[in-house]
Amino acid sequence: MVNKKTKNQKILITAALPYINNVPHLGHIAGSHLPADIFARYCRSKGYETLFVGGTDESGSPSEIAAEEIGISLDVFSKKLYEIHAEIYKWFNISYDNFSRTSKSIHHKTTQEFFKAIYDNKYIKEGVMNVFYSPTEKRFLSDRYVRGQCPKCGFEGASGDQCEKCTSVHDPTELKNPKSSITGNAVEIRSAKHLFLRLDQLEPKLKKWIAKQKSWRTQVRSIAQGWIKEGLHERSITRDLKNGVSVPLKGYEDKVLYVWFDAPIGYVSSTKELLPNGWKSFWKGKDVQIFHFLGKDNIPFHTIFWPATIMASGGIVNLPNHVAGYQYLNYEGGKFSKSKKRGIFCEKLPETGIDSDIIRAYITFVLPETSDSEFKWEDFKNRINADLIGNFGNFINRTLKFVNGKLGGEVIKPNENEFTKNDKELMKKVNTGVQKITDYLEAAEIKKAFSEAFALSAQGNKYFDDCKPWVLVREDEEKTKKILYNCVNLCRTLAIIFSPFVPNAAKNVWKQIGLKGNVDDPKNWDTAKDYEIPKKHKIGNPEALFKRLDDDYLDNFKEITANAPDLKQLFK
RNA sequence: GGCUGCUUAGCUCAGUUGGUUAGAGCGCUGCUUUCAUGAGGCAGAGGUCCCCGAUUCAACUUCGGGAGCAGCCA
Repeated sequence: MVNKKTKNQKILITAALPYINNVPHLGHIAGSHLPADIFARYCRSKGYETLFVGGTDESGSPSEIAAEEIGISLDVFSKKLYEIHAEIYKWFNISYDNFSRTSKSIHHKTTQEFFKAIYDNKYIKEGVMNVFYSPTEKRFLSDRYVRGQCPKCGFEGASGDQCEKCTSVHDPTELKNPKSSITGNAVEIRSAKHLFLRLDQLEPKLKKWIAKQKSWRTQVRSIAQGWIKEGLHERSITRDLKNGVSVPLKGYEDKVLYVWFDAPIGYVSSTKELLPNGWKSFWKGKDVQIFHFLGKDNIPFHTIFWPATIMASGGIVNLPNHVAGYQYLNYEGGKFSKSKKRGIFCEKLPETGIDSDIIRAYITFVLPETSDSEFKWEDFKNRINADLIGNFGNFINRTLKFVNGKLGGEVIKPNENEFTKNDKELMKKVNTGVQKITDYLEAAEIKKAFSEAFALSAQGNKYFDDCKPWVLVREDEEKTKKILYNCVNLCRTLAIIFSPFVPNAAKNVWKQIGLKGNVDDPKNWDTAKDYEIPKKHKIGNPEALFKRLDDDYLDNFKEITANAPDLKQLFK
C-alpha cells in the first residue's frame, strides 16, 4: 500500500473536512478522524516528519439556511459550530497539527489561486444551467430545497431531482408546481451562466493515473474506475450562493465556487495557515507521501475531482499517494439518527465522564475498513472489559502491582546468559509481533494492527502465568525480579505500541513504569522491541488504567449520548 | 435508472493468485491458576460461506442471473 519510505520522509495526513452544519456522531469519528489520527500518531512515533491537517467545511447553503432558521448570523453560527467540532476532536485526542476553517481568508485566497491557475490553463469554460430561483426569498435554491409533484407518479413531496416515493429521477425542469421547502413559496426555473471544469479533457490523464494506483482498496479503485468507465463530463464549479469562496472572474462576482471544488483545497489552506513558509515541503517533492482519510461518500471527490483539480492547476501540489476510503459505522442494526435518538452523539460525551480511550478502542475494533460495521452495546461492553481491560490493562496492572507489592518496586535486568527458555521465547514473540504491527500500520491496516497488539499483550499474560512469579518469589526474590524485568519491559513495549490507539492509557503506563521522556517521543517506535528498562529499575505507582463497564453505567451513558441537543438548543 | 461496494459461526469481523478437516476476537461450555480491576491460562462446542445457475477434476473464491443493505452520479 505504501511506497518505500525515503530518508527524509515526510508524511502529510488529512481527514475529510466535516461539514459545519452537523455535530459529529460516532460514525463520523470512525470514518476519518480516528483512523487518520492513529496513522498520524504512528508516523510520528516512527520518526517520519508528519503533518496532520483538517478543518471545518463552512461553504454552501445548509449552514446559511440553518443560521437563518435559528435567527442568528452565519458568522455566529459557524463560529459556535466550529468550536464544538474542535472541542470534540480534542476530547477524542485527534492530534490535528492544524484544524482550520474554510471561511478563513487564507482558504479563499488559496482556492482562488487554484482557480486562476486552472483558468489560465484553459480547463474552465462557460456554460448555462437551469436552476431553481425563489423570487420571494430572492435567491437560487439547490434541488434539495425544492419540493414539488413528481412528473411520473404524481407524489407531492418529490424533491428537485428525484422522487422518494417511486424512486425515479427526473430533470428539475420536469418537476410540477415546485416550491421552496424553506418558505413553501413557489419557485421558478431560471437559466444562469456558470463555469465548468473540463473533466472530459482531463480524462485520459486521470485514467492513466488511476490505473497506477495499485495500493487503493477495492472499493476506492472500483469507484474511480467506474467513473472513468462511464466517461467524465464537464462539471459545474460555481453556484449562485452568497456563502463560499467568490469567483475571481469578471461577470461572476455574485457567484461562489461549488463546495466540492474548494473543500479539498482546504487541506492545503490549513497547511498554509500553520506553515506560511514551509507548507510546500509537505505538498511538493518526492520525499512526501500524502494520505487522505475519508468516508465512502467522499471517494469520488478524492479519486476523481480533487486529482483533476490538481492536474488542471498544473500541479500546484502533488497528487495523493493514498486514498483511504472508509465505510460507515452503523448503530445497532441501523443508521445513526439524531431525530430518532438512535446513536451516540459526540457533544455530550464529556458529560459521561468516560475515558476517550475506551471509545477509541472500541471504534478501532469495529473500524469500517472494508464494509459497513456496527456499534453494539453488548459488544462494546464485552470487548472493552475482556480485551482492553482483561487482556491489555490486566497485564500492565498485574505486572506493576506485583513489582510494587512483592519486590519493593524493583526489577533487575538478567545477564545475557541468564535468559531462560521462556524469556527467549517471549523475546521472539515480541520481535515478530512488533514487526507485524509495524507492517500493518505502514499499510494503514489499522484494525489488523490493533488486533496484533492485543495478541502481544496476551503473550505477556501467558508468560506471566508460565513463570508463576507468585510462587517463585517465596524462594528466590532476585530471580523473580529478573522475570518481572521482562514483564516490565514488555509493558514499555506495549505502551509504545498502544500509544497510537489509546494515547491516554499509553501515557499513563509510561508514567507508572517510571520512565523518562514521553511515550510518544519521535522515533520511540523503533525501540519498542528492545530491552530499554535500565539494569536496575524502580517503577512508579501502579493504578488501574480503566474502569470496567457495567450495565448501570452504560444505561446512563446511553441516555446522555442519545439525547443530543438540536442546533437551535445549542444557541439558547 | 446507471456506477460501485457489502452479504462468512450467537455477536463483531479476517479470508492473499479456485485445492485436503473454512479463520480470529468476543460470547457460551468444561477444566485450571490466585500476582492482578469477579482479572489470567488451557481445552471444547458452534458455519447450506445470501439464493439460483454455469465453468472446472475441484468454487466461500471465477462467470451469469436474482434478493437484501449501503454509497455515489444523473
